Amino acid sequence: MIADQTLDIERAAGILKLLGDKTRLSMMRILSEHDCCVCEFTEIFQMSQPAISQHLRKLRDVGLVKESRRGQWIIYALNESHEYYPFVKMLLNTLPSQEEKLKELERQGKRISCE
Amino acid sequence: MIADQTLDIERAAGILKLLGDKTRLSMMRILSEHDCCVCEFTEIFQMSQPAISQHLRKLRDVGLVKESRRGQWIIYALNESHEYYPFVKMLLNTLPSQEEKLKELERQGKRISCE
DNA sequence: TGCGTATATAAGAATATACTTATATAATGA
DNA sequence: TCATTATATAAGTATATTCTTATATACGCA
Repeated sequence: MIADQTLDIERAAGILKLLGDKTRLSMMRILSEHDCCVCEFTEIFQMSQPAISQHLRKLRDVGLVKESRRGQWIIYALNESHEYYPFVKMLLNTLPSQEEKLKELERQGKRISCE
Repeated sequence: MIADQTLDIERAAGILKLLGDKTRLSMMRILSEHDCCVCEFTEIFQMSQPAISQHLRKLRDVGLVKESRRGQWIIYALNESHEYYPFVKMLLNTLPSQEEKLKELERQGKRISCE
């Protein structure tokens, strides 16, 4: 049996709805370049920690990102084994690099996890 | 000056939010194969006419689709000159063909506009 | 053990979204 | 001209979304 290259419309819509928020979409683009922890996102987006955690939870609930603990920090990363990962990755690749935001954190000495 | 291939994250998020609804995403996929009028969509989705019109209005407001009148009917089509059309088209191409839905309409003698 | 830091979760409020019903507009055809 | 059909728009409602604030949990370290 040959796998269908196409995606279920309803599930694809669910993914796109999640990505259709500028904070989450930026998070995903950042994660497509580097793993990150929650406190870095709060710095980058200048948003409250609960707000950031709640966005990450939504992404995690559908399996688009995964988490792992490193000491006090929870490191988030794209889940490359998600069924729709190739689709999501292709999509993220059309967006501008967010490297500058991470570089800025480094200059401020606020970079934690990602190397 | 060479055009940047990447998209503004905020605008991209706006597009993805619109596509992140299964009705609108299906509509866009259908339009990527054939132009369609409102009454065909109401048949396909078994939704009220105002509900369909309101979805189409959102897509039109950001310029993803365009309309033209043919007699009583308003024909909707993808707007191929939209700045993000290549992005949207690529995305729609990953979704399964909706040809069957239109064929079914034809069998029922409810196909109007599209050839 | 107790404190500080990082994170998650819960509850509540403001706003956005997607329908509904009612009505308006435009074209067709008798 | 009038009735019918196709479509758009407005107003209202139910639900979803995205914050906020308050609190709980987990780890590291003195």
